[in-house]
Amino acid sequence: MYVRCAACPLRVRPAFVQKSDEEVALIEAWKSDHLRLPAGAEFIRPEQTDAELFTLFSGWAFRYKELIDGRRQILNFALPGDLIGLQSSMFGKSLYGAVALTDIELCLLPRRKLGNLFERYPELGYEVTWLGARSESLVDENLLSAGRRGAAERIAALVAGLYKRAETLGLVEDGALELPLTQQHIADALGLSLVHTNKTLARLRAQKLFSISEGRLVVHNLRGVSRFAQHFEDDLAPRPMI
Amino acid sequence: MYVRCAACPLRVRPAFVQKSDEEVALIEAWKSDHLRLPAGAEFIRPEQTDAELFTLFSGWAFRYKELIDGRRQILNFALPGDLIGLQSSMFGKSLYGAVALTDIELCLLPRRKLGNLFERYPELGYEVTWLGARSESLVDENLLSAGRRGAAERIAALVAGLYKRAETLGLVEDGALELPLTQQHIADALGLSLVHTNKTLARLRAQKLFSISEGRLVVHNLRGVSRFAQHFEDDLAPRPMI
DNA sequence: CGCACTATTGATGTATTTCAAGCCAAGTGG
DNA sequence: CCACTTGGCTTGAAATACATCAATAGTGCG
Repeated sequence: MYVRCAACPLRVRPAFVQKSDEEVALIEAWKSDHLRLPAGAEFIRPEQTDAELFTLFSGWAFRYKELIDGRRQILNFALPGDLIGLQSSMFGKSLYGAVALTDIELCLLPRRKLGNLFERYPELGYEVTWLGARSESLVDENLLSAGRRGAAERIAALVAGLYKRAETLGLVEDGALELPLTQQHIADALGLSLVHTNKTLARLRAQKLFSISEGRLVVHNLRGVSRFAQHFEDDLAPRPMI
Repeated sequence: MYVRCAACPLRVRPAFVQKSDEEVALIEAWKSDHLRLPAGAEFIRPEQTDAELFTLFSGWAFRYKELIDGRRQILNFALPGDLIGLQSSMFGKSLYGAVALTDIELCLLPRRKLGNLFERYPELGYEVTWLGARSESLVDENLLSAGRRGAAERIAALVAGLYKRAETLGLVEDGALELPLTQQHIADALGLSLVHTNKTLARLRAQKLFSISEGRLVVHNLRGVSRFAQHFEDDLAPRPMI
């Protein structure tokens, strides 16, 4: 069940910069494995010294940090095409963990080849940097939420952001998408308690801008959600995929 | 008053990877200007399409985002040696603003040469990526604070983080350093109100772990601060400087 | 059946915001 | 030199958003 980059069904989507056969071959040479992990699997652990670099091929995942007393903060969610583990690869020690939300497939990009890659294929190095910068932009936005938005606005901003990203990837059908998040995940991503998240979700559901239930997100009025959340950033696309 | 990289007093500090004359010459070729800006100057504006890439040479600065109704979130503080503007340079549009906290000096690294740089000097490209990853790690930590730490813990975590960074740079003398932040900046960085920040600072001052007053931060007990804040990350050093 | 996980709801407590006011030092224009 | 403003810091009181505690219910699963 190995997926060859030359036959990758993901990279041909319009969300991504289309690459020449030559470039794809370079990436394929870098890719050393194609992993399948079950939901819940932690593929980067905090403090891990040999964490690898991955491209999420299918499914959802998240990065998180936690305090020693157990409080957990989800830093950002990753969707197919996202690069995970760049910090960990470069620093030689991971400052965060990464966990699969669904069953996932990962393309393994051995970090020991990362330096070499920059040497040999600078264009790819540039794209790695681009993806790293994009990852930071997601965290920036989440920090704005946690720091300055109220609970309902935070949830709306999360919905708007995820919806826009899913749409770019073609995961939206009839204004709806699979959302493999429990309310606990939402709470952990937004810096809220589980109970307050639940109550705020109920209130938002009553407003009919969107609703989350049974693992699905239905957005009835994206404009309304965006306005309420003051979330106006479009997803960055087309973007490189490695 | 142009500062040549070959004579750069900053890069020779132990915080930074020491470079060969050849490498320094490459950076010097990239650097196109040396700017001096007064405190308060905004050198990257949100939405700006032609923002440049900078290395902060002297002084302090910060990146921020804001909501249209005026609520502002400081994303991270930048100290000498930090790279600012990588996202903006790569995306062709800035998703944040950057402002000088003190009078500052900036090394201007023209972004139009960035792609070329990766081609010609992959080692430098790698270091740019490294610095981008480090920048994300700072935001990650701030998100953990805003999402999961209480007000006093947030302030302590900010103090611990800034102190450790300043120490790495040799800015600490007798446990104290110049801290050019108003309480409003601290509030904006931590997602707190000004009033609550002020009261929490007073309470922390009474605990004598550290104190902030008259533009100086004095840390009496770094261990105690770190333990209270549950902040255990050391500053990443030595690190590249470009 | 019992267990684990998720969603839900009410009651209560607390952290934080907002409002309002005053103080001090530094700068500015008369 | 004074009146006046401005920015930063401080404090008390009231309001509110959010957290915590506690209990229930549905679902899938061994």
